[in-house]
Amino acid sequence: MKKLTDHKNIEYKTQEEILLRGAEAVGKTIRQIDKYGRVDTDGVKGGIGHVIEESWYGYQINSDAEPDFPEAGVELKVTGLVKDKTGYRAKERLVLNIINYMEEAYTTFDTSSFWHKNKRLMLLFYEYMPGSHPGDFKIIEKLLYKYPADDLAIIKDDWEKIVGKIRAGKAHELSEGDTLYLGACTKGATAASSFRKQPFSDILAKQRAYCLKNKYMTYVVKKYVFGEAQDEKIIKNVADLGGRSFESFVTDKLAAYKGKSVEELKSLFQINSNAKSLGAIIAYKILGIKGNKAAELESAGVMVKTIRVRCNGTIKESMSFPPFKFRDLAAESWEDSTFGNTLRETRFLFVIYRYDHNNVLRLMGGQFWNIPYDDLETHVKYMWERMHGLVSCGQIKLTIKQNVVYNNLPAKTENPVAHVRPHGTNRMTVNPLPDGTTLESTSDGSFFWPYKDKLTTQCFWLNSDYILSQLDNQFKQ
DNA sequence: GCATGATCATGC
DNA sequence: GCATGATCATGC
Repeated sequence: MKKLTDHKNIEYKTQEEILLRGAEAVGKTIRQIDKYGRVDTDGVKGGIGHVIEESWYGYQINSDAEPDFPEAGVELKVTGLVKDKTGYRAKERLVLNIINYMEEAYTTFDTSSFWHKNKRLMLLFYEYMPGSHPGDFKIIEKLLYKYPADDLAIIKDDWEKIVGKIRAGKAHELSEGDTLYLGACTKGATAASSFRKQPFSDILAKQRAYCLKNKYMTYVVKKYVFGEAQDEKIIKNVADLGGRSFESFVTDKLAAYKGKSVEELKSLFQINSNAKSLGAIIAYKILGIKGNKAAELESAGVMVKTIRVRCNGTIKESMSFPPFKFRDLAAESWEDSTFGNTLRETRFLFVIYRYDHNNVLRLMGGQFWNIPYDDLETHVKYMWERMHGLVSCGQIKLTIKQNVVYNNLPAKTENPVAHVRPHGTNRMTVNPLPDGTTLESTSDGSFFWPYKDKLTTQCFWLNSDYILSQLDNQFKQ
């Protein structure tokens, strides 16, 4: 490890000086800032950050445990924003320091490497332009960031969860979806060198770094940089938590209405809707939210999913995800796939209802969940690769019997975790197949598929019996 | 009851 | 009319 004396950033001792210098960078392109021609030679990820460190704040690139400005206790981060129809959002998660499993297990939050290095962040945002050279990216905003108390409560929960897994000898099972705001994301290639030792297991664990998850960064940007209005909060005041974690607070609230029928809950909260999302609407009302969005769940990217358990204890319906376009899917690889990343990064809030013996649907409670690492990287990956193969110069076959169009896409019976099924307004909601993929159909004459290069829009599903296996015992019996 | 194809209800 | 979240319908 380099010594502190290797730092040359002694010019900026206070938060004010650091922020002032950052503000002067706003409006400049990376190439204008770059004194050493790094942006045109490096071309590597992180190159933009290096340019700012060297050429703008004038210190050597380092991998110290100390924050970049030790005297002010500030860490510098340069990160990308992208513009979409709702304004600017974070392009990526903000990757922080690598987690040394061997050491972090023995720290507390206050003595952790995360807190020591990332207590305060000097954020410089450039606008990412697809297809443009990084040298042409422009710094458009700055923010000296201190975590607000309510966010910090969740970040502490997250940290405890991450370190709890290390202490349980399960660092190899860490996943970004384990947590809400602060994540443990993989860092480095899949090479053997990116695996590390952990203190309470002989299993080597993937190298991971702390990160502020993408949705949380987007929330920070929208709220603190652009001053956009935020959704209603579940926790109006940190004291409301009463020492509980945010997740416990939420599941306790839902559990308080355990056994109430949907009809009772509708009248209790004066809900008129019969929408298919009624189960979720009720959950938001129980959590004290007037609309259908809660700030904490949005900024954590939590997906709220309703589950109905039958009175015999099984689940009828599998869980659907947004439809995909065949051409988009063909262009992806598993590691950067939309579905894989969704499951990798997302924490879910299951709202569980169950039919009683009189066929009355009653609330059972809530459960936070994310997919276990092995289920994702073995079973889901296998299913995804098969679907990917079909749209990458594969052969799709349709068999039409009695006006029903059967296909050869990954079926529920093939895989214990996930499958592919249609998802659209009807079967004529189609989207085009990539060139090279063939589509054949045979028919008994009841119906003829009218396209050679289009197929009913599909989505990925998590199997109903798999979801059941993931529920807490209290919901299974 | 399960597997799979097909479609609904709402909000924008 | 579509995106989203969810549920229906049918044959075996």
